[in-house]
Amino acid sequence: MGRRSDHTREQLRALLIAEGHKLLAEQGLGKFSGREVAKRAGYTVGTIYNVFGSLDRLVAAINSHTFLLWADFLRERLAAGGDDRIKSLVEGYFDFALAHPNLWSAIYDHRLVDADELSETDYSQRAALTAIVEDEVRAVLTDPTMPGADRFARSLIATVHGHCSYVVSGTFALLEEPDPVGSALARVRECLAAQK
Amino acid sequence: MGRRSDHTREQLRALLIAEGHKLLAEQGLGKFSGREVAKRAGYTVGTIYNVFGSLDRLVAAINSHTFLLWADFLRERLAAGGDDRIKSLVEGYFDFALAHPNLWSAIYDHRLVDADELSETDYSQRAALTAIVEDEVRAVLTDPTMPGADRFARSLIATVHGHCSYVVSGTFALLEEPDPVGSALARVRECLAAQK
DNA sequence: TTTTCTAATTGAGCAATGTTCAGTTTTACG
DNA sequence: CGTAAAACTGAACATTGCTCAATTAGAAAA
Repeated sequence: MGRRSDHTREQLRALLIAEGHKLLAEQGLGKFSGREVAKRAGYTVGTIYNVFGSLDRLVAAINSHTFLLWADFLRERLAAGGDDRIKSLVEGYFDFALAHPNLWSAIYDHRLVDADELSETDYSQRAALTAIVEDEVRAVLTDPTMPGADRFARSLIATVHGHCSYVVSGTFALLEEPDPVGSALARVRECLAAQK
Repeated sequence: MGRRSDHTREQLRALLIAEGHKLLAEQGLGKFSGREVAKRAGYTVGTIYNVFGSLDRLVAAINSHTFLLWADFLRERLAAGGDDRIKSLVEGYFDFALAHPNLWSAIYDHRLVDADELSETDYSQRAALTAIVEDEVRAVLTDPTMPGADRFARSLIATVHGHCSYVVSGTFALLEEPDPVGSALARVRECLAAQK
């Protein structure tokens, strides 16, 4: 009631994102509820609109946070994995999505009305993941200064994304694909080989 | 009121799918409303539950119908297009998605609780699209009897799907990718070339 | 023809949602 | 200490998915 000294603005922001993140992971975007997030954080609906302006922006912030975790996850996989770093990346992409299907799906299911729903912070948090892959792809190219190497890298991300998307949505299960990760990796290798 | 002789059960089914299809195309899955579909069809909420059992199954039926239109669209493109049939397919994939972004997104945003939400009809309507691509891919392979040609074809679909998904969701716009279709086609060509 | 039966259709009722905003409370500052 | 600004609440509103008793239209039986 009234202003709470329990949390600073930043702490409150972080708290709502954290609780929202948990709820999203548990229930998925479909059953995500602003009221429930507020309740779990010990506040009420209105506070979310105070802090984030709209529910959409809270979800955007939660998704950006997921990107951070995802990037960390990939970095760990790269560090722990062997010499085949491309393999580590592809498998890491899938493993994260399969470990947190609701969080992963929310990233792509959440349609932003405007591009300006995304803050500067959102942008940079999301770019980190792309940057990791770009570095690794460039390291594997015979000519790392190849023009359009970054575009090529993102095209490979899209390739893996498509396979992963089919797994999470159940499409591949329907088609009885036994090894989607292997397929994705095979495609990536073929495309990489073609650049040499 | 009471039983209406206006429509047989099948006509009513088709009518609700048709009106639902229009509404979905206009508003997207987020603002899709069973009440609104019923109203447009000249019925009320309850009727949807009578005919489809649940809203989810209506949406599933609408999405299956979208698959039919999509398959027709691809067949026309193949017929009208030139010798480069793979190009026709890739561009057709994107063009359909971009022409009907709400319908296309709904297919992948709609999560089925159980696999048995999908009827036998749903399955076959959805399989048509895959079959078209499988045929064309096999026709282009030097060895059309190559083991796993069907799995390979679906992997190519996933590849194109990933690129298309990034376009529709705005991810590629964010990354300032100037030619996503060209990228997708390039990847597909590289993978096809690798099979020879 | 009249009555009876059955299945289709309605719409009120319920719990829940996103969003707004007038009012209340707390804190910081003069 | 008093005042002004900022934070927080929660009632209000329109809307949603879903259920189910009541109603009604049409087919079958008398």
